[in-house]
Amino acid sequence: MDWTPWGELSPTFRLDARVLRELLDGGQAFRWYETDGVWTGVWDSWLVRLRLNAAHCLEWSGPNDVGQSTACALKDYLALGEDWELAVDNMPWRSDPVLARLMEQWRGLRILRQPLEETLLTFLCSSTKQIPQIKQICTDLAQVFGSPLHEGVNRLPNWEQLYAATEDDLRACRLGYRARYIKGTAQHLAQHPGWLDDLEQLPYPEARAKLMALPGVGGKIADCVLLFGARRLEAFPVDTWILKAMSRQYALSGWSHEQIAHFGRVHFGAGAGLAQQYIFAGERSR
DNA sequence: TGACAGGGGGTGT
DNA sequence: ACACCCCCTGTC
Repeated sequence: MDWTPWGELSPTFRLDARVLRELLDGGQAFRWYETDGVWTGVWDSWLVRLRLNAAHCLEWSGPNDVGQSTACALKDYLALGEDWELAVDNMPWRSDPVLARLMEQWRGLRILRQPLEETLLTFLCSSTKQIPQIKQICTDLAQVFGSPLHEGVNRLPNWEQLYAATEDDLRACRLGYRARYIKGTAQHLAQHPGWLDDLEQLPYPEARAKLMALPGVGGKIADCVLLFGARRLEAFPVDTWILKAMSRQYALSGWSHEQIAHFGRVHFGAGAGLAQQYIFAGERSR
């Protein structure tokens, strides 16, 4: 594989290695792997390498044959154009010392802008799975059903390709009972072309309910898809980590997932999903 | 070393 | 509340 020379991505986006790991491999995306400080990742039709330089800025390198276009795609993926300082400042850190401390500890953490259909797929694979297992499933799915990208690297299959797969072939990718959900969702999407198109325009409750109509998508996965795949920062996914963290830090023991999700959206407001990412990072590193 | 519980970042009934 | 399916882990 021929790679472009390393180039600096943005002089203003600084973060340390610990935050970079959390950003790329902390449960938002599942196709990033690190070797000797170099992260290699795939999303959509993009393949890229990332590393941190001495000034804590990101450097990138992509396949030579697509030239500089990788940098544009990467800036969008990492949401460099978004005003994160404003989003972060709008969170209620002034009255919430728990949040204020986490924001200090995970400076630079943000929400990736991932393709919607891919995000739906990866989070459909995620239930009762840990990150390494989800990554393995994604690798399998790409290898078996996805289209080739660059020498031995495939992109994730689209829903048409998944629809063409048999449930048994899906099961062979370690999906277990999730294979049925993926097959069902693929069927639904095949029967309703453009079904996901209005998702980003829909008010949050409607968008969430719409996703939950898909087999295998409950409240948590719907929120992950909206937050990571549809740029809906008000979505507040509640998994067992968030449940544990919120119960302890906000004295909400005994509250249900849905109750905590509602609390999160009310307490943290428009940037609830971003707050969730900080709480998640903090809980995971305990 | 091999077998065998136990359990997991969730959803559906 | 419990099954669902697979994989990983810890234990004997």
